Amino acid sequence: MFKKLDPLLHSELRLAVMSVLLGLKEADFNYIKEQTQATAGNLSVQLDKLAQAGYISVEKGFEGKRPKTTCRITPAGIQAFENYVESLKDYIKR
Amino acid sequence: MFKKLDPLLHSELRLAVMSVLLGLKEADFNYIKEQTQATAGNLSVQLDKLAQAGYISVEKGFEGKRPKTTCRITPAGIQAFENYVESLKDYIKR
DNA sequence: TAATTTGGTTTATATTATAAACTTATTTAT
DNA sequence: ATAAATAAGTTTATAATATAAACCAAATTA
Repeated sequence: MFKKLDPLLHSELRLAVMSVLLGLKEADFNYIKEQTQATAGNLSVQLDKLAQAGYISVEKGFEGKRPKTTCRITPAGIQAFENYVESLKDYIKR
Repeated sequence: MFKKLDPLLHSELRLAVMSVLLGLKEADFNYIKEQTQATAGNLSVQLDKLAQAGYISVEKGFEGKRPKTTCRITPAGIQAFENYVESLKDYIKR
């Protein structure tokens, strides 16, 4: 009846992160932070979890002398997101 | 950008409960338990939270000699559910 | 009358989410 | 030159949540 919701995606911030990344080829830490209105600490933790799950890739580099963290959604991430949305329909369809 | 998701509804079990109740005039504890595949303890706790929030009403009565808990969604609950679904669209629309 | 079932509630634990505090390096101002 | 402020995150501590296990009372069945 009700499909299980992927707990990694059923989180307000992580879902917002995935939503931001879906629309884009890549996005850096601060852009995601602005779009999601997250605190840096919270975002850092949640990006780690998404990366651990293989839903995003995180690349740490530099822009000039400043560190720059760039994130991309992976094919597995896209698939997981689609599954999540599909599962959600059980809950919200009328 | 991303609307805040009502934390009372952004919970797998509570959302499933609301989803069940939306389709029905009323439902008793065990029916909801079956539909959602929840344990009794978990369901009891989550029904309390929904009732505290005024999203459902819970009526404890008897059927014959056996206790029977009947739940109904309230107008506030319907409104909250609709708001939640509307907010979700920010996150899942492509 | 002892064991089992029904219909739950309460309590304890594990997991999560989140913010606050901290770190390291870079600019900017004095 | 050096002190203060800013940038870009990470780590750690705390609060909130979800969940199952343990429990309880009444009714039914063996």
